[in-house]
Amino acid sequence: MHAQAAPLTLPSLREACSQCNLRELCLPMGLSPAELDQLDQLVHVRRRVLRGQHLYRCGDAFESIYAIKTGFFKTDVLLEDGREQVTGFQMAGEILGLDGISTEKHTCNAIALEDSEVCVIPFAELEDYSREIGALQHHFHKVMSREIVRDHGVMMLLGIMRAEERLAAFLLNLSQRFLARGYSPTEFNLRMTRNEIGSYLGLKLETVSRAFSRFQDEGLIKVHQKHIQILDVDGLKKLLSDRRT
Amino acid sequence: MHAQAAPLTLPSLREACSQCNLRELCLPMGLSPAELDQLDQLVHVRRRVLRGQHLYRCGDAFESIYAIKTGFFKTDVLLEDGREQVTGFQMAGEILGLDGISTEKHTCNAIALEDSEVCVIPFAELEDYSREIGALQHHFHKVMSREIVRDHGVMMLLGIMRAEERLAAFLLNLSQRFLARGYSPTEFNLRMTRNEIGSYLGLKLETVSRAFSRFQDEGLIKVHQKHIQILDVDGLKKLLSDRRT
DNA sequence: CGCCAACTTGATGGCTGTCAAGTCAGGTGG
DNA sequence: CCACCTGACTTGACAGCCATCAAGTTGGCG
Repeated sequence: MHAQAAPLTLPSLREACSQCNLRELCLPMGLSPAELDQLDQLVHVRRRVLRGQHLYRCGDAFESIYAIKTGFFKTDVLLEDGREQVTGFQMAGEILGLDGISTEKHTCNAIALEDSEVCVIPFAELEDYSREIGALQHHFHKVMSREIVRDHGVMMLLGIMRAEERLAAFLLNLSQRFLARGYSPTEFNLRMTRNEIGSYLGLKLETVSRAFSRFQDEGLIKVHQKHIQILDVDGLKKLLSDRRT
Repeated sequence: MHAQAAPLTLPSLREACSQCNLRELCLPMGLSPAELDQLDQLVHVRRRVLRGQHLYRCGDAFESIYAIKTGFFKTDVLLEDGREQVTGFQMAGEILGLDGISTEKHTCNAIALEDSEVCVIPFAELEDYSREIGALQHHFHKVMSREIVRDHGVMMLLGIMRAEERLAAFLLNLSQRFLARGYSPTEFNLRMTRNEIGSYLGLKLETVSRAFSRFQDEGLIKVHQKHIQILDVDGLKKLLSDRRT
């Protein structure tokens, strides 16, 4: 039994999907106004998760998926010996919990990296609605497929890229996702530690730190602790395509 | 324009899902007899793919997913510089093409490693049937989720395991999948080259070869070219849990 | 029989991990 | 308000695992 904030219905703070400014990134994407009203019936519980708390844990029964309303998460898998593989970082508008569908138990941990709020989407009900709303069904399939494609990208990172390429790809990916959410793509604060970045990229924290320093020396970025400023986007992109042979 | 075997309807060879001995591994799993009859309406085209041929290529328009009836495939992504990341090996009963849903274009290549046959499942129709048959919808979601979970496993391989651990995990995974299909879990032929194994595991072919030799020296397996015999399953498993700290 | 791709094995080198020391920033308590 | 403490980060020195390069072997196929 582990401490978790109990799910809370928040009628006063209620913000329907139809009003949500993330709806173009999240599950409601592409739905008609009438369909959006239906979706509002489905998503009626939100849950706060404070920094450091688990949204769910490996082994927990799977009942819902979660749409991030505000905040930032990581998902990870732990080995018996305590080592951690971070499988992803998720931000507002993205969906968490898809891993649990297959076995009806979650197969990874989801941990808030800052105080966050998620929309709880009971999965059985989502399937019910999906059978009625073709657009919702199709969009949900796209969300799952996108996760598979994203995972393939991570495999490429881990399988064939060198340390600096991995970090450049990581920064460019973050940059793009901040841009899509209306934030600056060139200046942002990292929510995760060097250790977590390293775990995601298959590197040790010292290697991450060294690569950051090297990028800074080369004038590609400015880095001060968690604050990142990208000075030369094209330079970073070049790191990905320029491979010495 | 690339050479591909044209999709063929094979009424003479027709084997309905309801009759298929793979149905407990594949999409029809858990359907009632009546629902199986419906599914038979959906899956009415099969396609032969000879060894070395592509089932689909990166960039191809996405229209269908594919259930492997016989044979063996790999999926990969190529970098501009020609380097390859193998993202998976697929065998009978497994589903190919899920990557294409998200962008309506395939994002990887699927290549037969031996002469194979697949059932073509038009995706739009699958979604239609899924809205009618709840069990089909749910099982399809499980299949996609399983792929996500599998990918997380590969990330762990690539992110935190050493060469010999990766290869041990790879062999045990193959062994398990052969067992599930009624083949010997301890003796089988690899369908892929050392180079392809290496690409999947983030290693060079020489490292794969050396690890095989080492396993043989230690009495864990017998290996002769593509023929593998597992002599000590527990020994291989121990390689995964025993991590020097 | 000869060719070629796949594979094995050895020698060497480099990238990244490991170990260690020191700096920095934020939070707490006196 | 400041000293202290702790976790996060940076940087250096060294080592090890795996990549690279190279040579030779095997097996399949025309």
